[in-house]
Amino acid sequence: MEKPKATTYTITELAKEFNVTTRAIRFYEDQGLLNPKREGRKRVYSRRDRTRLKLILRGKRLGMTLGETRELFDLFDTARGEEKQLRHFLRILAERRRILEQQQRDIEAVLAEIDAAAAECHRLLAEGSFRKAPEAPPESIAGP
Amino acid sequence: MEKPKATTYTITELAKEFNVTTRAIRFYEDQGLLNPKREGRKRVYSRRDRTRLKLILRGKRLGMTLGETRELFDLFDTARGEEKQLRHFLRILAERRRILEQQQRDIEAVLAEIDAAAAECHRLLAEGSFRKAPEAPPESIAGP
DNA sequence: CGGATATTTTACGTTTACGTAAACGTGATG
DNA sequence: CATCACGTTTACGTAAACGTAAAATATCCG
Repeated sequence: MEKPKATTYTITELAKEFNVTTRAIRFYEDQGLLNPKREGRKRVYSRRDRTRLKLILRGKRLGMTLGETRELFDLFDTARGEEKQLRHFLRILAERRRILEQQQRDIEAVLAEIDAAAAECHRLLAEGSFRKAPEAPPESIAGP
Repeated sequence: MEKPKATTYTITELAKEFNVTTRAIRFYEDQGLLNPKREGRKRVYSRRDRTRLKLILRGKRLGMTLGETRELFDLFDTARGEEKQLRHFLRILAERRRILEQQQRDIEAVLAEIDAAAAECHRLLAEGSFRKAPEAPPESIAGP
């Protein structure tokens, strides 16, 4: 029998690929977010582990705590079984969706402000005279 | 002469409006993000302060640190003057924009996964049989 | 006027998410 | 065989963002 070709990764491989430290990866394991197999003492990461790491980091970029990410992982693993669990999972998913949609709105708002500020910068640069103060729109950061 | 009707806020008013603690608001001041005037010892917040608070909280929802927000505030306040400052400001703005766009992509990805998970939940619930395991798509969280 | 209520300063405590050694295997390699 | 290069556990340290409690005003209200 041939061993089924299982794609695995070492900790440093993952660390390099995702540009995090091995310390961080071990920490995620400590927090119950990953659990790689072992070959002797060495950690061996599966494709699933890799995917989870990707999700952890994506969550982080969105300001999620490791605890929140873990909750989602756990629910994902255990939710199918009882109806109650499924409904609970759905509630959590809906809540997360609400947060994400709020973030979308926040991003739109910040992008608009960035654009305005950048435009003003370019105007000042083009103009060459570094003296004139911009009239501040009511809701601007540069208010009264 | 009439006093110009200056809209001001107490700390608790702001705290209630934005659903944060007064402690948090004072902390933001400590970190140089706000500086309300004083009437005696009491803090008096202007509309500008209120706007800044709003921006602080928006930044927080997007995972920005107070330090990052402060940097933007400071640049916004001081950038117009020298060309070098303006260009530096533009760099920071571009960088922030990059992060925001990455976040937009992240959000899209997570929303898609949430939708998939929710759909699966609904399918299981509709089906009524709480036993069948879902076949996991390659990049799913529920991989091998 | 005295108690309730709000505000202030000061200061120590807490959680999250790692960083930073130290001290120890272990397999490959010149 | 000694020395890397990589991996492991254990443990203490740290920055961020407040929480929480204490003690001191200040203000309002019946």
